[in-house]
Amino acid sequence: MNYTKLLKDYNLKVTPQRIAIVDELHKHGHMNIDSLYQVLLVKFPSISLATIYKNINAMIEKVFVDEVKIEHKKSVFELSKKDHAHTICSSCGAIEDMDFSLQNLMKEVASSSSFEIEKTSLCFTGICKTCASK
Amino acid sequence: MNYTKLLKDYNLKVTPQRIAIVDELHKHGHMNIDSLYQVLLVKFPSISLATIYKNINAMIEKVFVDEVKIEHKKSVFELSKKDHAHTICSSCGAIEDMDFSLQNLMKEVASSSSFEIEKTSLCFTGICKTCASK
DNA sequence: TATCTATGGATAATAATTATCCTTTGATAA
DNA sequence: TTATCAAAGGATAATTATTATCCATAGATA
Repeated sequence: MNYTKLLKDYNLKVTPQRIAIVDELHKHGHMNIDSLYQVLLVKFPSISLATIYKNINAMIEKVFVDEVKIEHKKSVFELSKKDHAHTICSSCGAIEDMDFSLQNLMKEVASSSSFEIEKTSLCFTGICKTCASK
Repeated sequence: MNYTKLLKDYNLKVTPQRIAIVDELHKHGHMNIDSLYQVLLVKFPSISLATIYKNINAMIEKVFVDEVKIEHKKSVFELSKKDHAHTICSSCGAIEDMDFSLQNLMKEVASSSSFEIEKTSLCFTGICKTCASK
């Protein structure tokens, strides 16, 4: 994936820090502020937490990063992607994407209610495969 | 509704403050910490914010109050109730319950995935009826 | 390559939540 | 009904999380 182009497309100046943020999000899928900070410190020993916050917020603003709010934990962030739900393991904390057609769900609601949906968020909390088999 | 019995059933000591918290949640449906604090100040001019936090957390622990996390806003709390989704108006901020059978959704997922669901959270963000007609 | 603006980093300020301490109040049983 | 004890309330400090400010620097553009 070409992160430079991605950033330019969204009118964000291309900086090494931003490329790294997008890169890490892409590699790890879901990260909170602290874990992002930890991995970025490796490449940029003097990076500031404020830089992480500022950039994540800018990317959310430009709608190519999404925040996933989680109970009892800090939010995680992910590159915006197609329609999907999240599973959160209450045992090990793992967060995964789950293919799920929210489109059907949204159509169903649209036809039976007067609420105009712009965005849907669906989260399942429970026990992941790995933890279940232990 | 008998709040005294409710509190006792959940092994929480019955205090006037707790009864009032449950009462307000029941009346308003969804409230954040600040709005709870404001209404409780009327009955208890010396109530402390810490009391609100402590009690809400205790009630969440006992699983008869649920937290609803909302983008760009403080969480709201509600008395635990049956299966439902939430609609959040991005224009006026109103939060409403929406009847929605999460059971079917959960069965569907259970049969097609290896994730053992304990809890589902479904939120629709968009424009409510009232705002749409303006 | 010069210029200009936005970004990064350091740090202070603010907001949100939790912990601590002591007094008071429910719950329980004599 | 009262004595006892643990738990709750209130005040406040401490902690955590997030945002704002300031200045030097690095991208983007012509």
